[in-house]
Amino acid sequence: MNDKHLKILMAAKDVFEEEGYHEAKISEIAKRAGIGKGTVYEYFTSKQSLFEEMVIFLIDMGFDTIDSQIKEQDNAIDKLKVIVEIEKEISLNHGKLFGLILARLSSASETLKTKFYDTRERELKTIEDIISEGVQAGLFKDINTKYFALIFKGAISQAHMNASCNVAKGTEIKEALHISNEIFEILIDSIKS
Amino acid sequence: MNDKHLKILMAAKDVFEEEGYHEAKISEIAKRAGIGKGTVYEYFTSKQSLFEEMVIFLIDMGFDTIDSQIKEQDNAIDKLKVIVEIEKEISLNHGKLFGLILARLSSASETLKTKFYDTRERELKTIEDIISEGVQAGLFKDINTKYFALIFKGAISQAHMNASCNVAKGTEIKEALHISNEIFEILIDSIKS
Amino acid sequence: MNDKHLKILMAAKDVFEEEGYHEAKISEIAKRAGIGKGTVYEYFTSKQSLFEEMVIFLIDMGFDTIDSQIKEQDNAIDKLKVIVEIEKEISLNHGKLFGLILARLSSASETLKTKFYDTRERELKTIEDIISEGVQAGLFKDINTKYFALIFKGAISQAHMNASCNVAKGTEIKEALHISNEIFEILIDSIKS
Amino acid sequence: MNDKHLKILMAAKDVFEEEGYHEAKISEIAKRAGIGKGTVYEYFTSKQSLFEEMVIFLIDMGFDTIDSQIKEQDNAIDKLKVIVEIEKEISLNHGKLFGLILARLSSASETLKTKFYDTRERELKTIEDIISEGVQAGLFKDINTKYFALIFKGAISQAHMNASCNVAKGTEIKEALHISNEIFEILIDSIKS
DNA sequence: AATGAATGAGGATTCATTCAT
DNA sequence: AATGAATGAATCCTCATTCAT
Repeated sequence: MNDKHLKILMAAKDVFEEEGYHEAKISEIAKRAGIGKGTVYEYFTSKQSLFEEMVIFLIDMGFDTIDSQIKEQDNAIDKLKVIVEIEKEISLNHGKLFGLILARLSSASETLKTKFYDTRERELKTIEDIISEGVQAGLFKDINTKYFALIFKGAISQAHMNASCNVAKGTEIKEALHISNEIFEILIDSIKS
Repeated sequence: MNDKHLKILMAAKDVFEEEGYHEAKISEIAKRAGIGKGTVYEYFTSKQSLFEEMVIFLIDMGFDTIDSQIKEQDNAIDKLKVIVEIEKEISLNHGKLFGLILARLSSASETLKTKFYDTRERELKTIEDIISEGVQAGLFKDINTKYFALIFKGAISQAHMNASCNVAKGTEIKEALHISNEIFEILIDSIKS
Repeated sequence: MNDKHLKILMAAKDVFEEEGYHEAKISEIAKRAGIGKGTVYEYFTSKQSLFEEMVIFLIDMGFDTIDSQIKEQDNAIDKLKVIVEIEKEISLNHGKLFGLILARLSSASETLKTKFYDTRERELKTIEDIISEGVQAGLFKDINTKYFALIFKGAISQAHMNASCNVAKGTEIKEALHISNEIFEILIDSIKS
Repeated sequence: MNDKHLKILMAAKDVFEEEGYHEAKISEIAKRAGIGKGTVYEYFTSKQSLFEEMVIFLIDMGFDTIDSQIKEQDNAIDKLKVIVEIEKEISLNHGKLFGLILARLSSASETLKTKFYDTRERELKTIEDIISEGVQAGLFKDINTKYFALIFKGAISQAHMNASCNVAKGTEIKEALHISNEIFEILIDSIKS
């Protein structure tokens, strides 16, 4: 993956996110990447494949970020907090992109579909592992980690979606994000031993 | 709203859902509605407005369904169960449409955006009210109803998204839905007085 | 085949003939047919299919012309003369189109290929039948009609190609066409009984 | 004309023949010639000029072949037979290329047009000279050599086109080529003294 | 009111050609 | 001399929308 390949992916992410799939023009992506229209096709076979490679790139980049930031924390609660913060950033800033991917999944390649579904599982598994770690460390009660991971992820996502809707409505964002923190506290408290 | 108007809306819902926004052709919508292509424009000014009116129609229809089914139940737990079931149906069968709406929201009219955001709030409020009702009835502990409503909705949504991803992956759906029920039990148990 | 369908076919013939396949623009064909670009696609599914239908149309039209003009003659020699005249017109005015069809045959549909090959056979058969008629009428010697038809067609085609090359070279065309007549005389004389 | 120049011409011939003019890609020609795409432009100024030089090369090569093979025969009939065999090979294996050249002639340079028309004349002249030689040697009757050359060439071309159409149709090729031989016999018999 | 034939704006894609290395 | 990465002109085709009937 050389420099130009990466430039196109980043430009594609911006344009797809701002415009949507059909509204995103290859010429605009090229312009933002600082290259000629034809050059995009030297690196990607089609608009569809550019979209899919971009999604995969973002997913992988997302995991790298999560993995590296989690490693920097040494207890389960702080690790979960890291995940919450990353999810918050994604939800607030890239909610539209998420909807776009969801909407286009049915016309995507099997590779992307699988990647997307596996990603959800892997995210849940990461949370579950952290919780198990907390249980083993005596930090948390001996709960069903799988179910709690699911509840945790759902509640946090919901809180962030709430926040991002409020942002869109122009409501005070601070309060919305405050709720996200409250929810986190409540959930953690409910499993603390 | 006469008969033909409704027919077009229903056909539009099917086609947008199956195909996505740009892939949905006005001619196909007209064909499914059993009318001529030009007639669509007698009832809707443009594709965009047809899409928006369809979304609003679905939202309103959804609330009517929820409201009427809730009224048939007489205790909070059964009412919450009704909501879970309806959400389950939407998540499993109309996940793509949800993504589509989410992805197109930024280019939608302020009316639709507001409607969409208000809808989320109203859904949460409905849940919150049921929980308050349960608290008042002595069924539930005296919890923060707003926060619990959010956790409840998030956890249930997550469980259903899990199920719908499993459906897509071809995994056994029964188990996935079983999880949805388990989550429901856990959440209710955690607030039962 | 309504009026607009025909107009497009005629315009397509002119433009393909003048420009070649790739150099012929759909927009130019539409303009010459006096319609909008999009309208072409209401009548033909693609440029390729327009080309093929045009070829088939020309072939069928050619046969109708030959058949009707032959019927007007009552002896074999005059009938052959009619064929020579029609071939002359085609060769001089539509030689490029013939080359174009030949060159594009390998990427054409099986339907067109078959049509093209059958057409050659049918042309030879028509000539052969006229010769047979002449033999039966005692006008011609009892020759191998199949072989003579082939020699006749080849010689005449060659004479006309000669003429059309001379036209292109700017040489006096009269002399070239004179040769066509001479060849006709020689061939007929060689089989007269 | 060095080695690389020749390699490109040969590769161009193959690709133009297989694909047609526009479908032939410079990159494919370069690949087949075993060189880089840019190198083609060191030897030829454009695709069009490569095409034209290729045609001229083929024509000249064709004449060299005919001339040298004719010289190996010492009587008129064998010499004509040589021409028939070469034409047969060209017609069966390179008919598409001939159509391609014909179709593109109108957009070709004057040089190529002239070359092409002169070639036809020269071919006829070669045949005429052989027939004259046969007449002088007492082998043939004292016929109009010019006209007979034209009939001869036309009849043989037609027979081969017949054969090549039959090949395309999947019909037995042996019989088709048999006809070519029969025609040759008939023509020669008709002028033998 | 209902229709669908006609339209043309708009964009993905291709590939001959250039030119820095 | 040889290369191939980069370019953008050029065009087929789609489909939302219009409007005469």
